[in-house]
Amino acid sequence: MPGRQLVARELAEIFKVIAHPDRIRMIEELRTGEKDVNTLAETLDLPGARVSQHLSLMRAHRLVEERRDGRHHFYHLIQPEIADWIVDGLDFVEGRLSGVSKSSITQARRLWTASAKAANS
Amino acid sequence: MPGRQLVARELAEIFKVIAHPDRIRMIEELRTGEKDVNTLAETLDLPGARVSQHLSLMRAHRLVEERRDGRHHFYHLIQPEIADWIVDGLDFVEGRLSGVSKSSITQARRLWTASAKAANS
DNA sequence: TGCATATCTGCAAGAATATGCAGATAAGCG
DNA sequence: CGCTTATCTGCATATTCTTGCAGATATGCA
Repeated sequence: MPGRQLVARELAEIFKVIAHPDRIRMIEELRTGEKDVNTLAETLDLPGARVSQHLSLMRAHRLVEERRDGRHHFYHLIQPEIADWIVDGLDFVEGRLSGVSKSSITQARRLWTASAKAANS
Repeated sequence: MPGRQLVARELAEIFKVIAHPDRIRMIEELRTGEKDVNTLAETLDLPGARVSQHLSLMRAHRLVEERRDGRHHFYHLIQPEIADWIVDGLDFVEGRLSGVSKSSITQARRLWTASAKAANS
């Protein structure tokens, strides 16, 4: 049984890394390909330093990888499928007590799943 | 875009609830059906009070539900599919830096996925 | 070289979690 | 009722995260 304990610990690690709204949005931003730090910061409306910190955490856990080009650092998901897996987790958000309507979940699922159109909502 | 922010926050909540080795093991224990607090505590080798705390958190987030029968409190997963989804996350554990071998992951996946045989490892 | 842009790192303060333990409830039994 | 078993709740402490901000670095360009 220690095997399962170890694996559970590793799984928990991954969950912890993902368990932050900013990081989830970042991963979904990266689902369609690499982006540089500044673009992420602007798109998500977050201070650059914060984005950098999140990226460094995700890098440490090998969720993302960096590619440098001049003064730009481009990041991409090592396993892009993780973005889909996270969205699958929405199945367990619906029906919870809090204030998120079913429709906005469906919408978010579409927006994230569809290979990124323009529209904002 | 605020829609996506809200949804990301909710998703992060769920991830946070799951992001604990004990709770992951509890969820996997419950995949095959309800169990009472004491059984969980013994199976997972955890103090009863701790198990109770975890359950209370998961109850608050509507991951589990309680059924009382005399002095026993039986808990079950509201959406049992969550157990599978969590195991799917193992795809993103492999290839990380830490000390968990590929084989123990495969094994854990089998042990959790297979509708619970006897064997411990 | 000097300056602006892009990104990272370090640190301090505050917030949120985890954990162990003691004591409260509640049901079952003699 | 008094005792035991099963489970929960409250509290204090330790640990871990989050966040903002102030410098470092590094690259590109004049």
